[in-house]
Amino acid sequence: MDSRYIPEEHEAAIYAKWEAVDAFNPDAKIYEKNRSNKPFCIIMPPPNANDPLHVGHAVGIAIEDTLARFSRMRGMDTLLFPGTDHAGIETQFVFEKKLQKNKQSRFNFDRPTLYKMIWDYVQENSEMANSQTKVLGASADWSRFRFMLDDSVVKIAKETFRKMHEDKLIYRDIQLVNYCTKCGTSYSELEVINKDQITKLYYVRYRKVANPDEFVVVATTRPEPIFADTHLAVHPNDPKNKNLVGTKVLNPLTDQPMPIIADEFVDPEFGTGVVKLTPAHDRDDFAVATKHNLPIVEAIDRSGKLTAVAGKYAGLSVMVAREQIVADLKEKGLIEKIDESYKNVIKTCYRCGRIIEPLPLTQFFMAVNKPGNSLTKKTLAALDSGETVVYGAGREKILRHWLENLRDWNISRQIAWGIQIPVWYQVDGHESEITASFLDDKKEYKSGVLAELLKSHPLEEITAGLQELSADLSVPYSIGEKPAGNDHQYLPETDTFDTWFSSGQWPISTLKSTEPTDFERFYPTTLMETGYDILPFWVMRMMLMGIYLTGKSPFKEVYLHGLIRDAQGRKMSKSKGNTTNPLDMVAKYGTDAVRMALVIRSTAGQDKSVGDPDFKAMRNLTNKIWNATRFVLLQEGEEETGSKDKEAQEKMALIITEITGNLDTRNIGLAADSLYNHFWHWYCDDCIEQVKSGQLSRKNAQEILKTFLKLLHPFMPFVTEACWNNLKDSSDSLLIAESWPTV
RNA sequence: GAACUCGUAGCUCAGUUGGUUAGAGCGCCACAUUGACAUUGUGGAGGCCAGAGGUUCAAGUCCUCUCGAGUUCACCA
Repeated sequence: MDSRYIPEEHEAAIYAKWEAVDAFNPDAKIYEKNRSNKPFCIIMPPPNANDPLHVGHAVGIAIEDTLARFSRMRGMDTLLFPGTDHAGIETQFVFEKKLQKNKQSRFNFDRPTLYKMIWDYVQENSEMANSQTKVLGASADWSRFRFMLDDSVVKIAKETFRKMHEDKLIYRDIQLVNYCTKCGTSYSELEVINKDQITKLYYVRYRKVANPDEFVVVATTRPEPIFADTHLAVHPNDPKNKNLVGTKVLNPLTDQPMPIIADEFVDPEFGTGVVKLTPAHDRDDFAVATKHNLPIVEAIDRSGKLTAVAGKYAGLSVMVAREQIVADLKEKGLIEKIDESYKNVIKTCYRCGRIIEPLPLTQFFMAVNKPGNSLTKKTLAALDSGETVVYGAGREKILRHWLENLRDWNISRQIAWGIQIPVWYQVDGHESEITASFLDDKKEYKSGVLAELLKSHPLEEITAGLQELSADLSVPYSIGEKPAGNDHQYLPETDTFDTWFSSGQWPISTLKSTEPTDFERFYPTTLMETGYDILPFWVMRMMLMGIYLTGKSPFKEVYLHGLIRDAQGRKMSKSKGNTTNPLDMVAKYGTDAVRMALVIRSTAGQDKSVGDPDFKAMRNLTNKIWNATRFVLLQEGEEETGSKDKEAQEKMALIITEITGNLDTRNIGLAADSLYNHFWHWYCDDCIEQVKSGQLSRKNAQEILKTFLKLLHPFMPFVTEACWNNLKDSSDSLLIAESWPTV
């Protein structure tokens, strides 16, 4: 043995050796002797197929693999299930940037072509995440690997949609959705970030019809859609304003009469106690309009510009229009005052940071709190009963808070890269209720109402080049494959599922699409390990959908790891330039050191700082393990008993109990810390010295070392396997398949 | 505005159901070492565990309050 442990001389070869004996497969031959027939399954969070792994993935993999190896050694049928995600919006966004460089955009391509292009692009890098996962030592069963857009997975997602639709848990409706005009898609409430801002509050005068010299004053932050407003509202019991109810004012831009109605949603204390109603662009107003059956006039379109109803302002972007409209109102003397420092909250896009525009769109929604079949209530019940327990520094309460306040989930996205919603709209008889955009056979972009488009283009041409389709709520549709065997004509839905709709089914769509018995054997899975930042996005959705589909929560435990911060405790970010690339650290210090550095003294749900000294310290530990092994091997022929043997064995028994207990209770960071201390400061500092002085027998020292290698193996799989290779009794013995020490 | 988390050695953090002199890494000081390992060893300095009250035989650990830091949600015209 060399006097130093050199990771790159061992790691790849050891991983290959494990793969050669199928060691990551729960049914591998090497486990035949040591099996409890108890399942242990972790579905690994699928990284984006075309992105390199970052340090967050590395912690996750370290924790997942540690628990998997621990369970495997205890004789459980252990399945660590790998996969990758298509990451719809993120991936399409990156791809569109690439198109931009070539002066192209997604509007230059019909959907199948665009989809194919992104597919190919994703394939270019798709092996990277997998090979990096292997470098990090994950004992994942690659024979079961699944990609989110594999046919088998897509099929299950579509079937879930059909089933939920049948159960009325998915419905089509027109609602105000969060729309990002830059990204060109709607989002769920989770993708929206509220930001404080200082803005102007305009006090606008509306002339009374009865007496045009008198005004009703309305405070608003958004004067630009005024021309589309048809009503004002006051609180029915507001003594100051209730006598206005039933009277009319003139729209300051269009001079059309506007009735004043009463509704309790109005806060008499705010502004003047009178509000204008803009149903198409404000959630409260939309609700009031629905209740009072008021017209919903769209003033802003999906590109963020004012619509044709804006007259001379049509085509202006919101902010430009606002300035002009305010200027015009001022000129007419219809601005009473402007509060320049009004504090309010603006909704912004989580991805591009632009202001989110609430727009009325007809989309698919998941009812999460349907009376009599409430998915959120069932999920809360699973938490109450302990069917699923959460490790993560109080974050179960955050999950509960989400579940208690969750609104119906908008699952439609206006992007191409994803699973197309399996819906077909009946065209014939509804030509005027459908608008479409497409590339004609000369690759020219056309859009409009279908009835008009059909005058110059056959339906086949539109179908072939279809980009986007929007059907009114009144258009009948069918779900599944394109309907055949009738005389109707159909066009497909062009929206795709929210990425999280398919990843929300991941524990099921993985296990149901591999070995026939996998689902029965491994569902519910044992543990879900992921960062706390995607608790509502992913963990919550997996629980909602898993409970819907199977009646059981998809995992018994949730382990949430914290963010990895830099050595000074700052958040890592590319702009700060303080990111740590885990693969660079592996190249420098070896996989075992990186894994241990990320895990040691970590606590579920708590952020952790890691810097170069930490990796270095753990690299030193790998070397220490290596050299302790070397020492023991150099002691051949020493006496077989020592006065301290019994004491050492007793101490070792305590250590086994302690480490096993820590891992059982998922105190992984603590287990790693104590192992470090026991190994270094007891075994190396004391025991080895006792061997030198003859108080501890060589034989005993070797047994204790072997036990330490077993205990350390889940954390540091490579160096321990390499040392085991030098100490083992039989030639085909692998540490990965050894039994966990018991007392 | 609400919820959650945190405040322990110079720095970054552990301390599992309350239980002997509060730990680790890095840093600092002194010394040692040609034989497992300098990616080392021995010894040392450095902590009224944010503050105040309370429960208890016993509190870094449980409860209340105060102060400070961070995160998330909500804040409507």
